[in-house]
Parts: sequence; structure tokens; C-alpha cells
Amino acid sequence: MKLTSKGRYAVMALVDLARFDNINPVSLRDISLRQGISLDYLEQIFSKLKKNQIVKSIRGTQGGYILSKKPNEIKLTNIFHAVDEKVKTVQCKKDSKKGCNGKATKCITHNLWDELENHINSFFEKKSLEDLLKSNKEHRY
Amino acid sequence: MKLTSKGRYAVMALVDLARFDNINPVSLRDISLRQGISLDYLEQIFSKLKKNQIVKSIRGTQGGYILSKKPNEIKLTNIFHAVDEKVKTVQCKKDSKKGCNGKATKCITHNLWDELENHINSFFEKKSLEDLLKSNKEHRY
DNA sequence: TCTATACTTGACCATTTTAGTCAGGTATGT
DNA sequence: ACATACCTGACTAAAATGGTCAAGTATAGA
Ligand code: FES
Ligand code: FES
Repeated sequence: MKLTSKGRYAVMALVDLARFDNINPVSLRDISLRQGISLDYLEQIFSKLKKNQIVKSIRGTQGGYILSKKPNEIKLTNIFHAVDEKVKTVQCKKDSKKGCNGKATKCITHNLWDELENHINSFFEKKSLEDLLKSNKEHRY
Repeated sequence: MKLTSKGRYAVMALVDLARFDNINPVSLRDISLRQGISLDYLEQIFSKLKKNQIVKSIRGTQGGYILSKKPNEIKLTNIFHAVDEKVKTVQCKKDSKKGCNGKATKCITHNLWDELENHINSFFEKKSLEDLLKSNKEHRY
């Protein structure tokens, strides 16, 4: 499994976006400044988020990005999937009968990784952007 | 967080070891052949497992490795820790007040990663080598 | 219409990590 | 003595990471 800056930044940027979204589109420049993320890198990330219909873009002056769904409809799973941050703990192809070692049977730890995958995914499927916003209002940033 | 071949192989090898352990020390060559893992790589891994008192070594002919604890006392946490496969999802230093971006406050996603870390760790802390052995006897490999 | 803003696309790259290999040891049971 | 098997450290090709850079295109507002 992977959890790299790309996934981290994606979530961070979207939380930031969601907080200002209701008024105007939010520019990447603003997010970049507020969150301390490279603008060029953000552009790569948002290009993927857009392809996956998580945000919409508005070009031109005063343009920026807006969420294309309500915060409670955007799960972390969706975000990670969009930026290719796959929660894949098994090594083998799931549908195949073959194991990760190329042998005819699944390896002796296959079930373990499969369980782990489910365990992690259940976390990401439950959490929505809205949950993050809420737990954020409690503190002040 | 990381989950790479090193951690995977460590668990795989230890399950294999645990199954033959009660009779004789198990040589890495055997594990290598049974599980299809490079012998040289296994040696690196077992060097770490030994340093962390998870296995003991017996040198010479008919030598090999044995578990240094009972299978139910070896949790996955211990194994991962031994091979430096850290479940670290937050980016910042936990004890510090500073955020991952170098700012004075924690970043807006800090709590999320912290929750995730606990979620994953609870899985690893519950699972022991014995659990893996059991779920393995049900199937035949 | 001009211009500043901000999205869009694609190529490029230095650094780090990964997943090993290789070469040489040392200890020990038979 | 000798085969087995642990032990150690150096080395490395290939991939992933975390960006940067350059050259656009679309649009709002003056
Ligand atoms: S992980 Fe599926 S066979 Fe090894
Ligand atoms: S992860 Fe802790 S401050 Fe960002």
C-alpha cells in the first residue's frame, strides 16, 4: 500500500477548498499559499481530481475550483482513487487463482493482506470530507 | 506508511518457520525454496529479526533459525517494527507542536492521519503469528 | 480590446527507496 | 577436514517520489 504526499496533499487541499467553496471558486494559488504546497504540484493533483469528477474548474480571472459534489458525498476512497493512491496490500491479482509467487496456489499470507486491505478500506469508505470539516471546526487553524 | 516486500517476506518466512520449528531449526535455504524468496535477501531480513529477539540462530550443519518466543507472543507489530516497516501516516513529529509544513500549528489533516495510524496499528497489534498459523491450517498449501 | 489571472498539458529531472545481488567471511556438527 | 548454514557489508539497476519548468488556453474586468 502507499500513502504518499500526493494523497496527503489531495486531502489537505480539498479540505481547504471545501471551507471557502461556498462563497467563490478557490484558486490553487490560494491553497498553495495557505497550505504550503507547491503550486505546480497542486496543478497535477487537481487535474486528476477533475478527471474523476471530484472538482470542477472555472477558468479566467476570479476563477478557481469548486467541489462538484456535496462534502458528505466525497469519501476518502474517492479522493485516493482519483490520485492513484491505491490501498492494495495483496501482491497478487485478486481474481486470479495464482499466488504472488507465481505458484498455483495463493501464498500463505494472502488472507492476512486481504483482511488488512478490508480493514483499511473500511476506514476510508466511512470518512467523508464533511467529517473532516467538522472535526476541524472544533480546533482553530 | 509503507508495506513493501521486506515486511511481506518477513511475515511469510516467519509463518513458514513457525510451522516446522517444533522439530528442528529451519534453514533459510529451505524457506527460500518453499516460499520462493531470494536467499540473500532472506539473510538481510533475518539479521534484523534476530537483533529484535524474534528469532534465534543456530550455526553449523543442521543449523537454522528458531522462534525465540511462542507464536502467540509474536505480534505483527513486532515483526514490522523489526524490519523497519513503520506504520507512520502522520508526516510531522508527533511530540512536537509544529506541523508537517513547518508552521506553528498542526496541519488540517493531522487528526485524520493520526486516527488512521491507530486504526491500522490496532490491526497489527491484535494479530499474532499463532492466528496466522490457525487460519492457515484450514486451507492446505 | 488589452491584460492579468488562473486553469491546462506535457516534458523533464534530482533524489530516494526498493529489491535485490555479490563477495567474502565465521561457526559447527559429523 | 569439509560441508552446511549463519553472518556482514558493499554494491547496484530499476522504479517511485516529489517535485520543477515551459508553453500554452480561456475568461473576467478595466
Ligand atoms: S498476496 Fe495473494 S498470493 Fe501472495
Ligand atoms: S501530519 Fe501532523 S501536522 Fe501535518
